[in-house]
Amino acid sequence: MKISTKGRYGLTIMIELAKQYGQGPIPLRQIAADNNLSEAYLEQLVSPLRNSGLVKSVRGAYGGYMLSKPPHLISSADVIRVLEGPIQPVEGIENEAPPQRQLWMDIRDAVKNVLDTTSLEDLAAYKEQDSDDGYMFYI
Amino acid sequence: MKISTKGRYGLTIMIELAKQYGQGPIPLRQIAADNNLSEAYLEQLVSPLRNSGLVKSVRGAYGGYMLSKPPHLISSADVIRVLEGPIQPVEGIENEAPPQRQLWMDIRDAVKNVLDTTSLEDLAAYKEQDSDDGYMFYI
DNA sequence: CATATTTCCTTCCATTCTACTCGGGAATGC
DNA sequence: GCATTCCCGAGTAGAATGGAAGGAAATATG
Repeated sequence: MKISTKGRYGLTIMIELAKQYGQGPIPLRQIAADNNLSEAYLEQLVSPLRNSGLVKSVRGAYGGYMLSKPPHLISSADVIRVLEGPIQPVEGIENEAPPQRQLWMDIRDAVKNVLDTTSLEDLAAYKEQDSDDGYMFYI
Repeated sequence: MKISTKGRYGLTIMIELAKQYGQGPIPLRQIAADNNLSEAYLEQLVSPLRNSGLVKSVRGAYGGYMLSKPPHLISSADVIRVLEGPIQPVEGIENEAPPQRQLWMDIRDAVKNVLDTTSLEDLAAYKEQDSDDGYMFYI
């Protein structure tokens, strides 16, 4: 029940591009350095993002990547789907027995709802606020 | 973002035990046969369920496994947690940048909510009902 | 007591996935 | 021309997945 570094780092890339939306192409080198990640690895992640049309690229010196549309029009679900595949807690959900099938579909819908309603704009503009469970990481 | 066969088959075991709750110990052989699963593999899954106290075992002929408490007192979250570890979409959520951290916590809470509110009794007594999205497995 | 059944426990194994690294080619700005 | 940057494919160590196998210990039944 995990999202791998593909989805995590990929989202990090997209948030960085959202923060600098409208400022021309951003090189991966900068994103990698700012977030202390491997540039070569990020290259592999940005490739499907470009193929899916979420980002555009400019080659050569002073090139880089940029979002292909405004941050409020890209949801975190869009990003996760490209990098992690369809949002679903189990493979072959249609082969599961009805009780389990319903459970997996409920989970899928709950996750989908969160991801669908969180845009890159939300993530880029995020300001921390008071919360009771800020310290509760394991449940 | 997947639940592995550990959690899936483990839940299947628990649902079978819930269906036959109060009827004495149920051998794994029967559960494996009924669900067309490998008995040797189920053995490995039921072991942590026993260690965690969710099921009790009776050895020897006419032995088997049974729930240690009524099905309505065991949630699917209890089962998944034992077999898949803590319910969380990413490892080390506390090290994530605040925007992502909030997103992962929202997903975690959404999943937790579904799993917490679905008991083994619910799953064992499940009757299919009309639903609009019964055919929508990929989203 | 003998035997069949069933849990219990450890070890092993093939395959796949993860999280990268590496090398080189092709654009592009200066 | 040269540095920069995207683009693309291959390779790789380690972990996880999904089991199989073997044998020991407990128990009901005859």
